[in-house]
Amino acid sequence: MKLLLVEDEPKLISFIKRGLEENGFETDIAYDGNVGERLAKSGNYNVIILDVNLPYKNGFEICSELRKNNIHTPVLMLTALGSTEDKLQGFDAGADDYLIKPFEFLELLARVKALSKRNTDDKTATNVLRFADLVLDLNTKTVQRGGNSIDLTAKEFSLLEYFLRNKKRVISRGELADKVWDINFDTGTNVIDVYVNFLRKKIDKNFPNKLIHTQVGFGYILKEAAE
Amino acid sequence: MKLLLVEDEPKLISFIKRGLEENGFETDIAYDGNVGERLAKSGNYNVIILDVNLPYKNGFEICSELRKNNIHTPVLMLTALGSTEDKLQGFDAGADDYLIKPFEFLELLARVKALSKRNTDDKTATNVLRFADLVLDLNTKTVQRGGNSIDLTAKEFSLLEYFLRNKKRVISRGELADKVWDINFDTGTNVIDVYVNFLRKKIDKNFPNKLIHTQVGFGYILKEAAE
DNA sequence: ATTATCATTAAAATACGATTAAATTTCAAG
DNA sequence: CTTGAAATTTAATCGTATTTTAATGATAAT
Repeated sequence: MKLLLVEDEPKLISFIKRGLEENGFETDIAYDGNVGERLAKSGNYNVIILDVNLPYKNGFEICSELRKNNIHTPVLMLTALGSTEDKLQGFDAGADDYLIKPFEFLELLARVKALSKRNTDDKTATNVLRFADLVLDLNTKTVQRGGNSIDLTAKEFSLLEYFLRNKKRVISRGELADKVWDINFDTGTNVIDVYVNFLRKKIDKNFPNKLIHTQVGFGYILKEAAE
Repeated sequence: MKLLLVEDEPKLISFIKRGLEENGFETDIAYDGNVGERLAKSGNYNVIILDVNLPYKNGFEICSELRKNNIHTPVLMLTALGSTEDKLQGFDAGADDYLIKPFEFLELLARVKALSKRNTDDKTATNVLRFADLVLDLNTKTVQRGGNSIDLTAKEFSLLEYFLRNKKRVISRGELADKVWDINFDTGTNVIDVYVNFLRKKIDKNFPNKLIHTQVGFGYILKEAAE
């Protein structure tokens, strides 16, 4: 876990750096806006802590510049400017959080952790997809509806997974063929229809409110009620 | 973009809900901890705003419970408790941000936007064409006029879609044949006339101001009033 | 008034989707 | 390596909704 701290007050730097490193964050320092921006653009950090008042280039400018360059590293703005307008300016520049000096170190730490959490477990992604009373667990490859566990085959499972990742949107047979079956030319097959039928038997048949609906001429949609 | 607001103070609710909806966030409300947790577990929200003091179950508990269930929806904690320990407790429970009451609405909005920024997949994003009080949703393949939903067949839908994409312009039968029916030679058909008639029955018949007008000798046009 | 253009309706043709059964493939156990 | 069960795919049938055709009535243009 690597952080970048862009700050020019030596006392604050050592205070923050020590605290963060005690908590397992490797911390690089930039003492001015130019160096800060250059380092930030490397894209090697999990979180960037950005002071607003900096030599050469202020925190707002740096942050906008990063977003413009498609660097989406979470940014925590740090400043003595506490008015709502100042905060809004920070968020407008693309910051993810905004903390007013003076602050307690533990709050800074908590906010940094919250920010770093995202782009780590974002990648490992959510392991559980839900819709209504339907639960699909990607880790255990199990599915439940309303507490009852349901046995699905591999294809049925990926089909349902695709439905859950695209809920409330009509999905064409062509899209399913492509994304779930890897068929990208038109074979005259009806596997999809057959599998939707399999899924319905297992997921909808014994429940009053159906989840898989067909939109004649377009495809299928996962949603709660019929229009 | 869909939000869940779990809060029990009616005045605060209406204040927040109105503000958020003015900014394009569809907002569901839960008035107590139990309902809030159940809704939150559906996984259907982009951001959850969670008050701490709630009937039945407090915000900290709800948040921990969500994380335990692998629901990683960003949570913004909202409370009058402003001590650092309280904030830490919130972050420990898995919150992503923590805002102290009273707050300025614009700051809440900025923080909600920052949180929602993450998990926006463009596929589920609303994708609608509008004209007058007519709404055509390309994701759900549904159509509404003045709040009443209207059932269209696939051909009717594509025809209306073409009208909406070319509103206020006269469209010839030849163009419709080509673009909506893929007929590019002259079969002596009158399908187009028949389908315009179908559409009119469904979208214009029960409404005083007609939208589909015929330009004799040229074709059809989608516009508000007759010349 | 006459003709071309458009609206409307009903009937015919077709396409679409649900369902079932049978054929094929996959894969693990013997 | 064989065998057999489970999973996947193909194929065929059936009912229904959709699409198209075709014929007649209405409206607008010349």
